[in-house]
Amino acid sequence: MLNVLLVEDDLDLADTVVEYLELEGIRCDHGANGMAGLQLAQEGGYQVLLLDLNLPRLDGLSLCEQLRRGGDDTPILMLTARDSLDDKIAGFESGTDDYLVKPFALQELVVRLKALARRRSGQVKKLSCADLEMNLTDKTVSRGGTAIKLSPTGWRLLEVLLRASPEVVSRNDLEEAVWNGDIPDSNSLKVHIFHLRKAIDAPFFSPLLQTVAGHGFAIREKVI
Amino acid sequence: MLNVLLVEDDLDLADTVVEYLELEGIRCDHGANGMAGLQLAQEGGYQVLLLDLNLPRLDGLSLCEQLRRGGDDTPILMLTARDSLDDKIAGFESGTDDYLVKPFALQELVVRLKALARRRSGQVKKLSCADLEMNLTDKTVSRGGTAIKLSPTGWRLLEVLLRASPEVVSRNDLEEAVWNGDIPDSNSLKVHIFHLRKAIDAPFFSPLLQTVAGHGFAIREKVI
DNA sequence: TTCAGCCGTTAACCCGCCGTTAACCATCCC
DNA sequence: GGGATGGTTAACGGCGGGTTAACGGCTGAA
Repeated sequence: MLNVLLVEDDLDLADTVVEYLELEGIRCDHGANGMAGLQLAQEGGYQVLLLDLNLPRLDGLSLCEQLRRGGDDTPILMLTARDSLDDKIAGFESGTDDYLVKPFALQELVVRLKALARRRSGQVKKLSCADLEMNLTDKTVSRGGTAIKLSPTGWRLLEVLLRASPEVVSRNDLEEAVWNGDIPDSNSLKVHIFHLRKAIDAPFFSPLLQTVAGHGFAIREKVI
Repeated sequence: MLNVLLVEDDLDLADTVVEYLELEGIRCDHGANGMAGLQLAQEGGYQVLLLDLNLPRLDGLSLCEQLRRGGDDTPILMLTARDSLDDKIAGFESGTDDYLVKPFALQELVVRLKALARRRSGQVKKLSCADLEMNLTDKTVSRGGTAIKLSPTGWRLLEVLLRASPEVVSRNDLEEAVWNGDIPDSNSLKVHIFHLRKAIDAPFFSPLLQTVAGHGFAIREKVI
């Protein structure tokens, strides 16, 4: 059951939205101004926040920024009457995940809202599989707490595999992705796979980098 | 590795987009008009299509409709200069999955595009018959929960049979499909059928891989 | 500028699995 | 009995995938 918070001072609009969402099976709480919204949002439990850009007492952007500073990464959909690109960019910088310009179709709101809920936290800053973690912001890799050193190519290889995880990536797709179409004409890939294995698997118990014969490679916990 | 198609007649914009997407690790082909776009899209292999609404020779909406009529359900993100609600709704009816109004932030494009790709890849493609399951995305086969290991040829054979299930596939069709017309001149097929039986049937109660004398083979539950 | 160390590419080699092949076996029907 | 159809088995050669080592270029520090 989807559970969202709408912060909106136009009570007519708010009522309409709440009603429509309930019809769609989405629970929707409502805060009528920025301060109330902040309080509700901080109590947590919402999968998505719908914020009006122009709010009394604390506007949508500031509310968004404040939440993000507090470490809250709940997806935020901003509702706005303005349509300028500037607003959009300012929104992205404040940590907004999506936009909807008033007047909007309720149908469209639901679609975007569900997409956000599904996507969860928006831009991923970390990739992981089991106890293996790749931190994209500070460029570190670790497994079970111990740091792992990778060469640039090893890093790219692991990144592609982790983004696809637990799906299999074909040799060809791997090469395309790692070398950007400028693929060396040799067995470079298998050598790098070998080195990557030595780095992330050899020192540990369970191997994560699997060979799927005839298909490619995958990073995932053993499927028994 | 994300692989998308951009259909856009404004070459400057197209260049900018393609370049930006490549930076984000997204492969992006480009078609400059509707007909070219249709052709490229039909060749397939794209996870998302980015269509301009106003295109020479075949506009975005018609292109979208045509693809949907042909059974193609690749997610489509429509790029449009117009911003009226009517257009959006017309778009949703033609089978569009998301919208972006020009001018847009490239950053925003990437976010929406990834959301679409993820929504799609969330649907796991599976083939099955009774308790036998073939997972096409993570390339695994299992029966009643226990994993089954197949050789590449065994995999192709099973895939062909499952796609046809419960119909019978002739030996000739099987050979054509498995070896792509380059059929070995021996009894290879029956040996592979034998191995496949040992893998998917032998350890279990009811045999699924049946011989239909004089006609070929079929995967199905026993018809008595 | 030079040197050292790292990294990526390449080639060579090894191993085990997989596919092909042929030969043999079982069953059915003429 | 013999041919036709389908199942089983084993041998062997090749290839995919793994491992190793050498070489050469780049980079950063002295």
